[in-house]
Amino acid sequence: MNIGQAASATGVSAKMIRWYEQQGLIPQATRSDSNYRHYTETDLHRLRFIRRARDLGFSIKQIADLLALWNDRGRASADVKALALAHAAALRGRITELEGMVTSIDHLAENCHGDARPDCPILDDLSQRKTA
Amino acid sequence: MNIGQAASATGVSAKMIRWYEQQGLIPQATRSDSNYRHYTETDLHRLRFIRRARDLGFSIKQIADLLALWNDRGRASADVKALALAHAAALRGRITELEGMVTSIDHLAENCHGDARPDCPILDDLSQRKTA
DNA sequence: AAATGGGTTTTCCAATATGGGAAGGTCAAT
DNA sequence: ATTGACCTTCCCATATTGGAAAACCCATTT
Repeated sequence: MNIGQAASATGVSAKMIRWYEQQGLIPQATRSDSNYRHYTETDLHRLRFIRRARDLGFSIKQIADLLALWNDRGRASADVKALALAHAAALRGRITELEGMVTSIDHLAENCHGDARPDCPILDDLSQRKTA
Repeated sequence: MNIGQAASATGVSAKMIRWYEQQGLIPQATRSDSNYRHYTETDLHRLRFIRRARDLGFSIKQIADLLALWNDRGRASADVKALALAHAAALRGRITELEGMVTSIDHLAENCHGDARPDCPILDDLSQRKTA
């Protein structure tokens, strides 16, 4: 199976497949006589794993770790769980940050009449506010 | 005032000041005979504006728009408000995405006993789950 | 066999914003 | 004059994805 077929079978673009290979996330694909990459069901399985982990927001580095654990028959589930929970915590931190931004912006927008007049508290605030 | 002083006075690193200049966010700084960039209070004001907008998660492009509105004495506050609210909406969308990820991860982790045994629903799920 | 169209190959460039570091010029103080 | 702190430009790196160009391969159709 060529890269294009592997791409549509897994939902990972051909571009990304090459990129993951270059990053060492997947082994170097075997090549045909004409240098085309060739994929097996095992490869597809791995690609789907990567895709799902990406959907959950794991970074390339984290996915590499997860893949290593996945392939380690003797791994401790605690290791996987710790990785997953650490990631969830990081996501929560990011959410809190974004929520703070939204709150600030909403507050500013509330006080902006939003009509044709040029007076605008949003810009006034950005230009001289002391606290974030 | 040199770039280092401008940096500490505004909280924008010298590196970023040069970057913003290159991106056209701030005008090209006047230079001394020895080619050092030179900043005035007006420049600092603009840099602080940029810094605060960045704290609120606005992109370079959005900040460029905000700066244009800031400098347009006849702008309509509705334009500013629309830009701010669109950004807040985008942030909310991102938050929702991240929350979905956290929920999924937490759910997976809950079912992982997290001890020394290798059995782990997290990896099992990543390797064959159908829905995100 | 030759041509044609579509898939693949590699490589380079783009975007997000920020930091690190090298190599070399400048300034102020000793 | 030397030293140390600061400035300059340029390249690299982060993480991820897309785009484009130029060349090559394959299968199908003249």
